[in-house]
Amino acid sequence: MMRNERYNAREAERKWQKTWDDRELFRTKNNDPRPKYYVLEMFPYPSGRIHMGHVRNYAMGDVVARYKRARGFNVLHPMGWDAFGMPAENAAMANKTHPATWTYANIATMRDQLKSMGLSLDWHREIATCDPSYYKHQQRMFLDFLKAGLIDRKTAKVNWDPVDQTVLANEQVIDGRGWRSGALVEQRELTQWFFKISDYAQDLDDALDRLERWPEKVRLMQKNWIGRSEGLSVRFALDAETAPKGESEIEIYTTRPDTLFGASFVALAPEHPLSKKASENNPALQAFIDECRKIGTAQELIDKAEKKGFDTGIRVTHPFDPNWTLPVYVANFILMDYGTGAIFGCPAHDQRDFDFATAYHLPIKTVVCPSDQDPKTYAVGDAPYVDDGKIINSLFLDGMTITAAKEEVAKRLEEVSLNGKPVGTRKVNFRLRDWGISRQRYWGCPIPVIHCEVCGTVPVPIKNLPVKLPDDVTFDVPGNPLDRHATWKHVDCPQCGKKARRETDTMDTFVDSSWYFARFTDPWIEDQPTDRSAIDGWLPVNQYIGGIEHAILHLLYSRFFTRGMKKTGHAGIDEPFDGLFTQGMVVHETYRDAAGQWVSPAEIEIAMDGGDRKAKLLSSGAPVEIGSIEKMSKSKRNTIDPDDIIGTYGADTARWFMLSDSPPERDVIWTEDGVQGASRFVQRLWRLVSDVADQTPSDNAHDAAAEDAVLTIRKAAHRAVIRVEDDVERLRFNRCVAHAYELANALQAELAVKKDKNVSGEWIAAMREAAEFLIAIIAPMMPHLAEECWAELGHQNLIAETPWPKADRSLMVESDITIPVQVNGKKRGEVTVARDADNATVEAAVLALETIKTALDGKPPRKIIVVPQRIVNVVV
RNA sequence: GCGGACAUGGCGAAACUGGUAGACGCAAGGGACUUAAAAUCCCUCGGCUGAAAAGCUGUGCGGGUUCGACUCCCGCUGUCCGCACCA
Repeated sequence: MMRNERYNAREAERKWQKTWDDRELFRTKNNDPRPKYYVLEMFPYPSGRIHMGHVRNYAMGDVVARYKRARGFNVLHPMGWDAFGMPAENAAMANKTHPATWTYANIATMRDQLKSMGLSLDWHREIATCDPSYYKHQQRMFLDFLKAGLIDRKTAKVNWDPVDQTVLANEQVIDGRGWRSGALVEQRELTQWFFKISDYAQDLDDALDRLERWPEKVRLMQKNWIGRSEGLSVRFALDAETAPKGESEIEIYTTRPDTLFGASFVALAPEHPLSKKASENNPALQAFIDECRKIGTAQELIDKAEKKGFDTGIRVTHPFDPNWTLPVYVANFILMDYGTGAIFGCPAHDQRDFDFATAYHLPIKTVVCPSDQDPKTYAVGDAPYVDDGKIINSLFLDGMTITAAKEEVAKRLEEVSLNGKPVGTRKVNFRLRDWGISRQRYWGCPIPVIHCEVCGTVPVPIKNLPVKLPDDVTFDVPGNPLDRHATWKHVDCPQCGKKARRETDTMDTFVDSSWYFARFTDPWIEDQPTDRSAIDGWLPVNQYIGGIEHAILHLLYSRFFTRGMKKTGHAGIDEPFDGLFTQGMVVHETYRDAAGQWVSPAEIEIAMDGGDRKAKLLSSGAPVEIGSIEKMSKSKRNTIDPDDIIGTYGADTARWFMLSDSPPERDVIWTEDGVQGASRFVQRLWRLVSDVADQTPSDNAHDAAAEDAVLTIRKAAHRAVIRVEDDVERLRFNRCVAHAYELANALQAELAVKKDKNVSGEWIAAMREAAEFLIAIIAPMMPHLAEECWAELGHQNLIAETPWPKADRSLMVESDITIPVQVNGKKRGEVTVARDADNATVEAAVLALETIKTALDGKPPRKIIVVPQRIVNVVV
């Protein structure tokens, strides 16, 4: 009997979700004896509704979770909400709601949406970072970090976002603009709380090499960000006649000590103490420094500013020649917070120094000679030479390589002393700065300290945690509502009892996401942030999946925070994520109407017009221009609402399409055709399984042809399972999809051959086994359809609780194999030989081929290369 | 400027550590079924020659290594990404 009923995704998905729920199938126990597997996708910000990027991210994670569960692992697959942050305050301002109301309403909506995807999540472990039961522990860890010396409070030049009216970390400034607001970032001096991530710069750098299951790209990005450089700090003696009172030296930092004989000036940052001192009796210099500071308000302007300097009049002595003096400039391109805030300039071999020397007519002395030039005559022309070569014009360094010269200079300067200390000291510098976490916002985790006029900065006693956010706040004016709250910040000092003031800054929301993966391992424990036995059992996360946009910020902070947790006893490891995968974006075509306005895909219709795709408005029929393919965004109106897709086609179709076609690390193009293709496969698979279920055997069907068919079916099924195993492990979901199609095609073809014919019991058994394998293969990707098909085959249990099929690898071993035969590297034929045939036998078989005989034309072959079981190449 | 990645049919792509290029899907074209449409099923589908068998050619471009190169090496072009006065 053939069935014509369609698979009803809406009904089936609801039914199976309820079944999984009722049986608490995805509730994970910490004391389960099976080996653990922790798979985590980056938790969402509760912005309002889920988008296709979420669907892709969580579909991938769910494939891994369901697959690992089937392979016998105790899988932890939790979900939570990165719930603090600016958008909640913006919404509060716009809609006169409270950030908490807005946030929790969004969470409720998005939780329902995620549930409709049929994800195998342990919802019992759900956390929201804005909940006092979460941020209480974060405050506790802040205090522990403070005690352990991992936190600093210092005045620093900070990145100020004038729109969001808050401080940004360096990592949050992109092209001189705020990462969220897009406003031009200004520089301001503020007293801030800092996590001392730079203390771990070396360790964070070293450990990257051991993160073998991280994408190379991410490791490289972090390496560049940490920016380790090896160099020499050199102390120059000031010429006594020109030095400001009380000053006798300048310490500079260089990575090119080998070019010391090419020095022509020393330059200081405008904020350098010596610059300030020199300007005291020098109004012109003072004016120059002021000008630098003015330009320094916007990062973008700094980047474009011309190189400018001002001669301080101070002179320094060259460390290798007491008779050689160099001028000291204040220059706008020297950064106070890198190295020592002072450099020596070697114009011949550095672009910036070259520009500077050209502008101020300073000497340009060549000291490095390229290997293809004559050292006696070589001199740089209108551009500096920055590549490798041999040292020239440098006395005792002449003829040395750059590396050798660096070493020689360091060695010599270490032995000379100035003011009782060595002139030269080897020094490693990092680009990485400390992580400023103070934010002048309401909707964040309060920093649990109290400022007392008598006692200074006093930690809030742990028993008083959490420091809860007050509910009664207003957002009618810019700035921090906590700061202007009538009562909240006024407290008594926990130490002396006198009137004191709460810290009104809250923590950067990246702190919240720096340890949520740890809290998931035991989100119930109340007196500690983590339960050590739980965290030690579960961490590190085996597979972490998320967007490349977090390659630096979130991932670097989490790596630091985990080290901090280790130091304070809250964790036992350094690296939180063993395997990392960064998935690509979901992109879609864009459309514009005649007026150039963006039009959403839902408003148009696409038809073929003589081989060209033409779009027009559904409402008026007016033509619409089909534009480039872009990341889905509200501004370009090229988004597709997951709810619409799930409502129309079902979650399985959406998941299947997200996993098919494009490799997961690449962008996937969302197309209506593609979704329909996925939907067709859902229906096809359902028909296929139903047809297999309906087969009935007849007694007299056993024959040799049937035996062949049984073997063919079994091979196809077992091969598919083996391949999917391999590809899921490597997260190559697009290939998993292809294997499923291939097996489905094979089964369908076999059914067509046997249509209206008698079939044997053996044949039916093979077909059922193959169908079951096929269901198992698709189950991690399309879990609802898989359950429905599983039940259709008469199973009483769930596929979600059925172990992964055991593939028989011996089925793949053939006694005879067919291998290609090449002539001069071009395929010319095939030969079938015994699997274990020796090379001589294979050669004989190849030479017997007609095509080879023709190619040889009676002459003996020059050479025959036999790669056993692979290929034969005849060289003529 | 520095660093990195990528480049394969009309499209998304596959090809394990060098060994039959284009699996699988989408689109397109043709056909079957139908009063018709949808759905479904069958066939074709890199280019050129050919009725076919088959042959030649083909993985951005130019070289090289090799019996054999999408894969390795050198040079170029293009696209994308990260960092950007870091001494």
